[in-house]
Amino acid sequence: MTIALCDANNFYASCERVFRPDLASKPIVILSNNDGCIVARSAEAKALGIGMGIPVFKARDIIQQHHVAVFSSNYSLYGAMSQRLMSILESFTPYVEVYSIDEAFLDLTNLHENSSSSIAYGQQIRATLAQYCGLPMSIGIGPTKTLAKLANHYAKQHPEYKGVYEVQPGQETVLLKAMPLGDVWGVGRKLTHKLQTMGLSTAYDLACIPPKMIRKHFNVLLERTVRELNGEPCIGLIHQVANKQQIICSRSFSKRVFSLETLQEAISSYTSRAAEKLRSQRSTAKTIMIFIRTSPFDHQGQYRHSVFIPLPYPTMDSRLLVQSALKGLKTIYRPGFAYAKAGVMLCDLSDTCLVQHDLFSKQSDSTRALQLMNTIDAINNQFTNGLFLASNGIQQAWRMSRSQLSPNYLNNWNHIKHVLVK
DNA sequence: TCTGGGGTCCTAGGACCC
DNA sequence: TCTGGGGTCCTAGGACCC
Repeated sequence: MTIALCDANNFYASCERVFRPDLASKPIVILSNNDGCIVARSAEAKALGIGMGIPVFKARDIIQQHHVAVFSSNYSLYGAMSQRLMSILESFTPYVEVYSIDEAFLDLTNLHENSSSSIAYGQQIRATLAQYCGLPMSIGIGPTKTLAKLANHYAKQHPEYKGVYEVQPGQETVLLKAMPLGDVWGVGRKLTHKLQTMGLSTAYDLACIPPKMIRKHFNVLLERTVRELNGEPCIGLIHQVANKQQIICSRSFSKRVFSLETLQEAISSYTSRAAEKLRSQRSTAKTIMIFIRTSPFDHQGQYRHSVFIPLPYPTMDSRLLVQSALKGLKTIYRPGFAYAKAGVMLCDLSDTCLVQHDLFSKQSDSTRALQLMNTIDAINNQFTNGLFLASNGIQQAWRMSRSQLSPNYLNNWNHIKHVLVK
């Protein structure tokens, strides 16, 4: 097998830069929702020592001193850029697994035969993406997904490979010895620590442990990782995008929330949003979970609670979902706390066509509900916030803030509006 | 002053069955 | 009074990923 992992460099920062050529080679950071933490940095920002995931106020001085460009995260822009990126990758091979917003695995087995080598093919992919998307990419190639991932890391660390690095089968040792444990896909913080206490430090050390021993002392996941590091494919490419098994919508508030009424607005909005996602994959939910919590950083009283609410029957109807969610909220709400965050999770999802109807419910009710919901979704696809339930509230003072938001250059109407206003 | 959001998979342990 | 062996299903929690 020949697997390539294509990964955009500093994806969010690169997306912003595509539309702001004046920021070429300038430091850029992207903030999380609510402008809280730094979630992406351009190479220049990394070089200034700005850490990943730190709260933005801790980097305030560096940002001001070095005139770092700061953006709120603009997910509709990044999503649109991601779609373009993926469709270009799909023009190279039908065997693409979209792994995240900026990453995809490509199965190049047999495909690069026309090209002189995998590396040349990778360079071709890279040049095409740069030309049509303006995005810098790194590509790692290897006999397994785990090795392709590691090769990608290596390509990023070593500019001399010009963005494409391949591990030849049987030649893994050089790469493995150069990579620390924690850089291995599937080895997170906890595992790294545990393995280090056993005296391991590089990917090579891990690869040398017999898989059966790993299975005995850890689990099947790490066993697969070890086998993959040794060139034995254990994790296949996933071609078809499966429906989600759970759908979450949760947000921190822009300021602390105290009243039940405000929490009701938030829960109602989040449930509506989750229900939209549910319908877009044509599923129904049988259970809804809601949670509310204070901030762990506050010194006042702490409170966090959640509740699962079984629904009378599987549904995609926002009205029923919101009704149930609000009922659940009343059971867990306690006055006197400064709430920082709330969220909703839809669980026990199944396909709409497989729904087992209640013996006493009328089929026509659910058909009418589906039609109503589809109509609302169609309108909202054209007009953001076109139609919504009154329980979502109008002012929504609690809604997250995104003060440094760039325009959505790829959404025509919003962009035109932006230009007109200017 | 200010600290993100959305997912998947596996395992252990309990309840229950024959 | 004593009580075996094998299995499934569900859930909570932990670890990982981006």
